[in-house]
Amino acid sequence: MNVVNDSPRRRELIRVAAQLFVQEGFDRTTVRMLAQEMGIKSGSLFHHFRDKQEILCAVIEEGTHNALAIAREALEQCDGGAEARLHAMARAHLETLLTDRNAHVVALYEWRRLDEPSRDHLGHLRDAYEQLWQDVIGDALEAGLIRGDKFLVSRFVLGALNWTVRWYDPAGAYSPDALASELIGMLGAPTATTA
Amino acid sequence: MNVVNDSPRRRELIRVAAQLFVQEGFDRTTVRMLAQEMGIKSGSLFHHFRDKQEILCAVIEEGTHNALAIAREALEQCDGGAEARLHAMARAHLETLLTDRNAHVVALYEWRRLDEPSRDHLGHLRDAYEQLWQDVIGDALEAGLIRGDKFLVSRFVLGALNWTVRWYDPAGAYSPDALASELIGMLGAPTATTA
DNA sequence: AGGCTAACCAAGCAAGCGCTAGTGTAAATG
DNA sequence: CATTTACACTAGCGCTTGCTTGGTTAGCCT
Repeated sequence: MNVVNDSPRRRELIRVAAQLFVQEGFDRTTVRMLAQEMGIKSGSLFHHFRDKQEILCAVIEEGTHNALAIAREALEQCDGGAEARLHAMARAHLETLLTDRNAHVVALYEWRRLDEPSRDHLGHLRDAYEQLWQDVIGDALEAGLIRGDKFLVSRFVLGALNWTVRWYDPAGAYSPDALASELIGMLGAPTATTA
Repeated sequence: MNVVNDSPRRRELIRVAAQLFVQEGFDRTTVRMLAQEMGIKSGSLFHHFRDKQEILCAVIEEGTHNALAIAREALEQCDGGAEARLHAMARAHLETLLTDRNAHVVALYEWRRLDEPSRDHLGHLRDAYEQLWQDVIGDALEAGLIRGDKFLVSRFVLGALNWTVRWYDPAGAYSPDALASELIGMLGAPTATTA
């Protein structure tokens, strides 16, 4: 019953769990299914995780943590232009959908299955991410690039982007970069050019 | 075991089920919970529905059916202007979120729990609804009201609207009408006035 | 060699699950 | 009056669930 909080093995198990949660949904994924896919027996699972809940929490935490890191990095590697920053954020968002797709799908669809403490903890991570968006969109509004209420626009844009997990095919016609441009072009920006 | 397909009683049970599915999620909602909330015993439930799956299907069907009806009505009561039609659709969408909120949340979050036949059947209903959107957005593009690829814009807009179930408070500052105007105003429409 | 620990396994418990079988009853129908 | 229909009940079957228990292995450190 000795639970380790960080190990390569654990990270691997989280990856497997994320995929299974996407395929079957959290509730329908049994600990026996998880164990089998991990190549161990169901009892051994509880050496790595306190309970099933903790696996869900770990999956979402990794995804959100990565999204936040990528977004921050994208903003730092960006010149000061409001439009470039907007584009960088949208592109970063679509790129994490590529690298951490499973985790993000789980975060979107299984959030309600988290218990109170986990939801609280992960909520702060998510808030930090959404704050980045609000800042960037606030700048874009001041620059006259787009128009509308800051909070409403943020929510509309995040909605449009989060919805992409339903239909976006990375192997399709649009790269994350191109899709980000399309989105910004739609937003009534006077000049929509890729950075 | 005689299942009736339409009755006032059944309609009421579906309403109760929708609320419970939103609160707890489909998998976590047991037939015993459903029965208790409906004021009957769990065995009696299967007089009205063949199995638990059928309840989920009925909830989503009613919601989607209503959304489609309201959207069609909104378009018919609308003069021919592309912008007016766009506004009418957005407003209709937000209004069904008010009247059938539970059903729509279930449709968005529990879709994957449907079995193949149900998913196929309801898929057609949903496609019909999305087709309405694509037509209206296609017209708006031709009228020069917005710009971009027809399918991409449709998906972005539907994403932004569907995301509203996460944050939209009907008792808040924005009426469906006002929120629809805000969305269209964001889309770079040259003149955004309410119909 | 001896001890420690991370990783695993076999076996199974208590609880809860969807669903069924069979029955009761009051109103509608012939 | 006899029958059917609609709706509800009681009781419980057969199965699965998350998780626990008690013990085994392999590798590492001293």
